[in-house]
Amino acid sequence: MMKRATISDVAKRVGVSPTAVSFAFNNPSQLNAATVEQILAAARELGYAPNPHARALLSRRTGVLGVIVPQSLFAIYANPYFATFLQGIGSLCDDQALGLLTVSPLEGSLTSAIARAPVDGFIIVGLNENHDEVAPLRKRGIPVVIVDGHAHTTTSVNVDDEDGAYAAARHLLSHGHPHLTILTFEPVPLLEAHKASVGANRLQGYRRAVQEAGLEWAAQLVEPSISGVEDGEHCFLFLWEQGQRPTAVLCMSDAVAIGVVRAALQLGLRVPDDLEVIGFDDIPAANLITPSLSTVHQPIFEKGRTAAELLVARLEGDTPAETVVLATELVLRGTTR
Amino acid sequence: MMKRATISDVAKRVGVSPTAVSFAFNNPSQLNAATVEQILAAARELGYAPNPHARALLSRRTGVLGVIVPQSLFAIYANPYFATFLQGIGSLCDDQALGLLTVSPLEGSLTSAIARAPVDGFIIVGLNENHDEVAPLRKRGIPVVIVDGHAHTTTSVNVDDEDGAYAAARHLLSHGHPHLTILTFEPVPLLEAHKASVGANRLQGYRRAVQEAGLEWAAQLVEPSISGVEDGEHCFLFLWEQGQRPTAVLCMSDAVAIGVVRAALQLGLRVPDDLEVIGFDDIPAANLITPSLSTVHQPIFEKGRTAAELLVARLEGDTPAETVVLATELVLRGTTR
DNA sequence: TATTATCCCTAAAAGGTTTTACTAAATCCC
DNA sequence: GGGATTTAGTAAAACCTTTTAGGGATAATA
Repeated sequence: MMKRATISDVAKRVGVSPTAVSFAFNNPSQLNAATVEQILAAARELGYAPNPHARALLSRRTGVLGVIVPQSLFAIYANPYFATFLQGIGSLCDDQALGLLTVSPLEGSLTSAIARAPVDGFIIVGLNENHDEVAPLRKRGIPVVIVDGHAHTTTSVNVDDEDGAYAAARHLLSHGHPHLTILTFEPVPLLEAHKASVGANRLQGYRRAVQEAGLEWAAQLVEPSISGVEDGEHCFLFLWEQGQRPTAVLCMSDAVAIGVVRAALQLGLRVPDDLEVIGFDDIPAANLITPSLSTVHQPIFEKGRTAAELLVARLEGDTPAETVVLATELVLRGTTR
Repeated sequence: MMKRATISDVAKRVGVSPTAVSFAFNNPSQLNAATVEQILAAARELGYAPNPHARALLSRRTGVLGVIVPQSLFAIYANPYFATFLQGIGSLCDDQALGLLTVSPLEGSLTSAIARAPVDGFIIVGLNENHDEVAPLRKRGIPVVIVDGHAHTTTSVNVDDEDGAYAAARHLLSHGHPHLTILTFEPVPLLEAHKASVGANRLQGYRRAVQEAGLEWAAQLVEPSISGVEDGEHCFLFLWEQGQRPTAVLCMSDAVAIGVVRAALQLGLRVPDDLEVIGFDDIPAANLITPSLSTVHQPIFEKGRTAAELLVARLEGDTPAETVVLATELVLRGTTR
């Protein structure tokens, strides 16, 4: 394998100093136009381009934004939520000519994933600022924006999860259901332990609506699901087998909700007449299925775009930490009456 | 902004040489266990982690795979085809603990995007090996795998587009349609100019089937669309307004096909009784809409995974160039009789 | 006791660029 | 024609790490 040409190779070829070559690329006005042309020609001929690592070492800039989600890349790219989120980040990267690096913390620790990534700053999704592995980041000078997680010394972008959940639950309760079935990300005690997580906030919203309606927030109202269409499907079928006959289901994600609808149709239920379902997120597929899914809309694209904007701002100047909370909105479609 | 701690800071703190600190991180067996512990403690305290740029400069390894598609990041992440493709690449990155960098060549040239990206190798989608901007890459030592493009000195991964298109056209023709309407990516002459592009190959497949059936390959059989659901929808509505009454439509992408189906239903046509439609790619949404979309399945995930595997192989050893062609398969669902 | 091996650690080079400070020559101005 | 300015280019430091070769103890062996 031929060794890659360096700046000195080009310099030698033309008979100038490496400095001149550097100037030809970055600051041509410092040089005679003819010399610049000569240097560029030689560079082309040798297939030379400045080594990005050397450049980054010096300039502390790579032109890359890092995104960290505590999931495998496989899972991230399979998830329509992240597709839209990354689209938001991507749109800003387009504007600013930045690259977008996704790195998974799973193989090996988060810390090592972060340490190795050649990026200018990180967008961290779903972890709180004080997370054991996030905190060290800030000790080094790396700018961080937290998304879907709690922070008060760092910039964060969140969505009003509690409010959205509250609206959804309230709406279903107004239809007079004797009780609600709530499908969560994880078992409720675990969820409540993760203080201020997305799941905990949504649960809190549901709860508030239930209690306001004068109903009892009993444990049996809630069933843990996980995520993914299949999980939702299996979960509902399981409940049915157990003899439960839900009339209203709240899901913490659209994927799960879509699974529930699918299972219900499979069982011969009419949606929304026999069963009402409300999801969360409003992913594109929510509007593609029949009946179309009622859900809590959150501005996923804007969330990504905003996070990227704030990160870039931090990169450029030393902007103060900001706390952004975007609104959610209940969108009623075909799975509610 | 506090300056980031360097290896010397840690060394000074503990009273050892920088070498010792490096060993503590990369080769602890060279050091007394107690010393290692001391160094690691000091590093933690100072928030030190090795500078990835310096490390990359020396080791020529960043642990990042680059993906280049001649589209904006916005467009890439909006495209379900790429979602699945990136999932394939991502699954390998998970296994190998690599990062995945998407970089858009649009703002500024492809060349500069490539030059700046801190990656170990590139997967380049939709460009031929001899493309003006791809060729220089190979002059420098950077490993490249071409996907959906022609190559003979570099490793490439393709799909049998012509064969898939042929099968789709043949199937529709067997139903006795007087003629087919073909929606292409771009105007046909342009498409044919791009020798050996995905579009050209698919067109050639359609053409072969038409000619084999003894029909005339007339220009009016073909209508340029672009991509995206809306494009397909508008295109079909436009044809209808023009007085055309297609009975069978072949689309070069599922998105366009979904748009066509949507437009047809809107016009009161029965699908597949009044109109048959076959798409291309078999994206997940193809199976979500009603009626479900008949399409040419291509192994998108495997294509990504395979490209990544081959790239990693090139990175490790100097493996010879390979040419992989994956099979396509006609999948008949609800939009064909 | 002399030699060899082992252990723990260090000095220095290498990796490829950008940037600052500076020089030498040419041009300008009155 | 002498000082000031501009032009065109260079030398050397800085960026931060890893790796190679080796040094000085101490322990093991003959």
